[in-house]
Amino acid sequence: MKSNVSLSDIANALGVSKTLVSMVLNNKADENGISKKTQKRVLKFAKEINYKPNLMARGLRMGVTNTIGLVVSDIANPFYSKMARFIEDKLGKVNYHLVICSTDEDTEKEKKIIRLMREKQFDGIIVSSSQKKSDDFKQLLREDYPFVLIDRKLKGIKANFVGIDNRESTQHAVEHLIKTGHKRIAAFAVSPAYVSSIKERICGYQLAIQEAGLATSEKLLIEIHFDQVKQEVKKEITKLTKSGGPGIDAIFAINNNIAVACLETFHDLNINIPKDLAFIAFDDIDAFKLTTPQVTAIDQPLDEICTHAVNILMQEINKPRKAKKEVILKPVLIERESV
Amino acid sequence: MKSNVSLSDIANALGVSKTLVSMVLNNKADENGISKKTQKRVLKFAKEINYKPNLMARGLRMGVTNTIGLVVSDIANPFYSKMARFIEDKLGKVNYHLVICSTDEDTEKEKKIIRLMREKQFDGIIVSSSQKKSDDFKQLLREDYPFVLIDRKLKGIKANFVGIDNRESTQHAVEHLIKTGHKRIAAFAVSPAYVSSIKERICGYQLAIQEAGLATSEKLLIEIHFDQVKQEVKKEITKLTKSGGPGIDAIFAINNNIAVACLETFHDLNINIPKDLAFIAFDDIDAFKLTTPQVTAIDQPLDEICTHAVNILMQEINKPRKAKKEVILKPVLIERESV
DNA sequence: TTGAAAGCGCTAACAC
DNA sequence: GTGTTAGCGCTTTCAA
Repeated sequence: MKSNVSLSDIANALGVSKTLVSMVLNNKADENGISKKTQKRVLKFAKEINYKPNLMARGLRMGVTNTIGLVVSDIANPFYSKMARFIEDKLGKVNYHLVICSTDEDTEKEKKIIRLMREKQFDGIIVSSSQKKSDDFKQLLREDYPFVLIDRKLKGIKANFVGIDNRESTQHAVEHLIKTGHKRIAAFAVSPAYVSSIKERICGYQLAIQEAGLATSEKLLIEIHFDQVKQEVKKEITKLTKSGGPGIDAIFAINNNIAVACLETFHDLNINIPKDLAFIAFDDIDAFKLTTPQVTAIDQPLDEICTHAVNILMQEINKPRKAKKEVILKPVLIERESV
Repeated sequence: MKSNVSLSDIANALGVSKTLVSMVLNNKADENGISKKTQKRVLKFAKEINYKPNLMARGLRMGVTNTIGLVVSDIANPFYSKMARFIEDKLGKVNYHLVICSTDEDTEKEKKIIRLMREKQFDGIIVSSSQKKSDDFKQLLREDYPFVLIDRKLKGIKANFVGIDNRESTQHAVEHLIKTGHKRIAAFAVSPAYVSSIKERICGYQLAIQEAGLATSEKLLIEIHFDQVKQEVKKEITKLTKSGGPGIDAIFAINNNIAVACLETFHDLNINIPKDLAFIAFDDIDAFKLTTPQVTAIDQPLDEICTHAVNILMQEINKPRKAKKEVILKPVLIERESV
């Protein structure tokens, strides 16, 4: 790669100082009383030789990179890619770049990624964490490093967080199932089940069942392993629906991955929704409007979540405050045809 | 943010030089004959005070950022978010970060993004360009700046490119429609229609029609505006299918956005696929396995595309060569139930 | 075995 | 109006 022209190239060629050139190029010429003539000369020459400031050098000098990191489990998941897009847009407006990294729910990988982002001097990070313990983030807190947790809360730490009320919205969805006459409702959860969002949703499911006085059964709460969603879901649904099995009349899918696997299985097994089984999914994705029947789902306010996350992060970057913010938004149940 | 410990902090505290510390921390101690004892001392202390190298400073010094840019029209589009994931993974293995930016097909925005990536000293970029002209990329070529074009080819420029044979695969898909007895096949294209992938697909559609000796009609080739896909698709399908209208027996959707809009419209208008209309989509997305019927679609080898793109880019970065590479892959038609 | 010094490209404090 | 100098944190000769 051809080496670029630098400030001093311009300064030397024009017989002025780097300082002057820097001022002109950063629109600080007037306030420093640089003559219009000199300004013109500099500007013209800079354009001629196609000068591009080295933002890394500026960053080193000023201690900023104008880069934010986003850490999620999988950017190919539409839930996160939509978020990424919202965040990218909001950050773009304040001239920040976004680096996205996927962790595959691997806590070690996540730790490594965050360490790297710190070392690269990212100005802040937004993370949907898979960590079991909050130690790493406590360390960030101690270092006054700006970050905000989204989607998944961490225990035992007072940090910025933006997310939704998972328990209540799940409870509401399952109650909807109960109100429409369903009594044997299976829930498909996912590992790692220790992450707050999943845990809260499971809790919401159990609460709804209990409060309705329905029979609870461990057989109806199934945990699917993150790695092999498709196979396991199919196996479990087969087990649940075969004659002589536990017998169910509805399924609640804990996230969009699980829901997609359920829908594929319904197709494979010729299960008719909502006749054979009612179905509700957490997370609304485009595909749910395309299926027959369309899927009733809980829709998270992604745009709002991202707006809050970015705003909080920017505040944190500009004037760090000790007090941390926690924003809990309410998702809505979109009733379609699967119940 | 608390200022971090630097090399000289360690050096001062230990009464050694920055050079030595740098060597130890970069595993160059042995080849420079630093005593094991000193090495231990440095390592231990660095860990104690939680030293993190400032990669921006290192980058400035060494002229690299270990960052690659990915420029696409919309990262929320599953086609691109899947690509992003593949690229992220491949880059991660060689210790590079990925910055993703969406252009919304806005040529000016794209120019700005690329300029910024250059200024931030990204080591290279991968771009699916919306440009009409190749001037900006010619400039990059002149500067020996490493980049590879994906998905969309640019005219009049000899640059690295990785993509698929859009014309042939479209032709093949439309022939499939013809072979299965369809005679009045509408194609839904999208603006900007000047991008190579779209242009080639339109060409493939027209070729297939002509070679089969079918009647061509301008009314059957519809261009949907990028901004308002949903409304326009619905309007056009309504027009096309109403009694007294042109009458069609199949639809070819030129990308996944258009296809999704078509499917929603089929649902709204109660159009039965494949009884009323056969349907094929370009780009295979997860949702196409969830619909009833499942959608026959052209599947691009995303993983392969990304592997090539990253490999070429890495070669370019490590030892720039004048000769540029062009890789054209073949997608496959996945026959499902919509034809 | 180790260290001093230069310099990557930029900005900011302080002269003149 | 303009220039000098210092320094961000790091690596890399070259010298001792």
